[in-house]
Amino acid sequence: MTVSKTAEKSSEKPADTAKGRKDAAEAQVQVQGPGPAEALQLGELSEQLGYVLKRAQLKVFENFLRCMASLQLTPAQFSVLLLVDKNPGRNQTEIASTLGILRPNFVAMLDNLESRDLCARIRSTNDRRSHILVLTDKGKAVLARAKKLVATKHEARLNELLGPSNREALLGMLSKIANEF
Amino acid sequence: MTVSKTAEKSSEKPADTAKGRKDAAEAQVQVQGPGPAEALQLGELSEQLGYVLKRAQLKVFENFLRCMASLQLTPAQFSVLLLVDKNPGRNQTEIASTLGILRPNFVAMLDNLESRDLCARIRSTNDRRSHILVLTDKGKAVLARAKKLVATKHEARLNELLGPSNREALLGMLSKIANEF
DNA sequence: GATATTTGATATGGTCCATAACAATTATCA
DNA sequence: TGATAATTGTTATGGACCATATCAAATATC
Repeated sequence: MTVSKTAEKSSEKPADTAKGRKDAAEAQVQVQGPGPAEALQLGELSEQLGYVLKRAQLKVFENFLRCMASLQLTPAQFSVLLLVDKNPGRNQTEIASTLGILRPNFVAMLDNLESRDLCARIRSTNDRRSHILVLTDKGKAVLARAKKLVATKHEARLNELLGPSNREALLGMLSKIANEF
Repeated sequence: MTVSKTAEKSSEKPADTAKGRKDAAEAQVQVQGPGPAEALQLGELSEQLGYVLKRAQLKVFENFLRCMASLQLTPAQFSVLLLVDKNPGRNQTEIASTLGILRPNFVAMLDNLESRDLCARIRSTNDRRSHILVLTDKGKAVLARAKKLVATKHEARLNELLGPSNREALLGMLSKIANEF
């Protein structure tokens, strides 16, 4: 489905700014079109769930990043902090796998969070191979602020756009797809 | 939010296969947990729209690829074929930008489709800088087969899972997010 | 106690996304 | 008209994310 995340800087295109088709002598090929903007026809594309799903996901992530700009947290990082906080005493493999992150890719991510003093790896005494993950005090504080930002800026915007009951319904359907598809 | 696309090969994890905690002498730290699987607590994560949205999107794309395996079409490629078919006479910039693809990244994509004889670049006579995009006969045939596969295997599965009216509602809400968020 | 498994880690390659820059062509306008 | 600016497709390049193989240390298994 494509759909990049270009941050929508300008206006997505100059849009051909009505310059007339050459002169105006061959009014034959373009019997219909007057010539102004001419947006493309999406056709069946706007009915393709995958296409719309991807576009929506990009918009949501984009908004999430804006809301979290002050804390410098990506969606993935936020999910790690949330999960570590709710599941104390778990190791890297457990946290990573429930988030769908492969262990090798989780290493750099933790290096980042640890370097910012948001979480820490603690060598387990039971199994000295594994690292128990915990949030630092700063990590807990940042998570608390992040939750507030998400609730008041991010999710609130969605309630405003869809209404609370629709938002619930949307979440339910997406969960169903995520779990049973 | 994370959520990789590991194709769900095995079962996401061996899950700790109930081996008993060491011996069974320190039934004190683990007063509650008997010891079997112990799935992690998702907590607020399952209420985060971004998280659920991303997981659902990955599942949908994954299923799309399976349905299209015989045609070897990715979601992005399918969207290009659809858009070129519905909008004859458009150039690369126009097609790419409406799909959210940056022009530089669209080149390799077109090289691929053209090498498979699914579409062709035609030097425009009006503006010799631009390439008009068209589907070849093979491209049209493949697109037709792709549409059938999507309708009968992919989207049908969603109707089965959500019901037609819910599917419509879902699409509407996602469109709203994609366009107005 | 020998062998297999698990954990965190490194190296590596692939894909996708984003920016800068360029040649050819066209538009602008002094 | 002719100099300058803008546009189109393209290449090169770097970053982010994803996936696999492999390793040493530690543990489990038999």
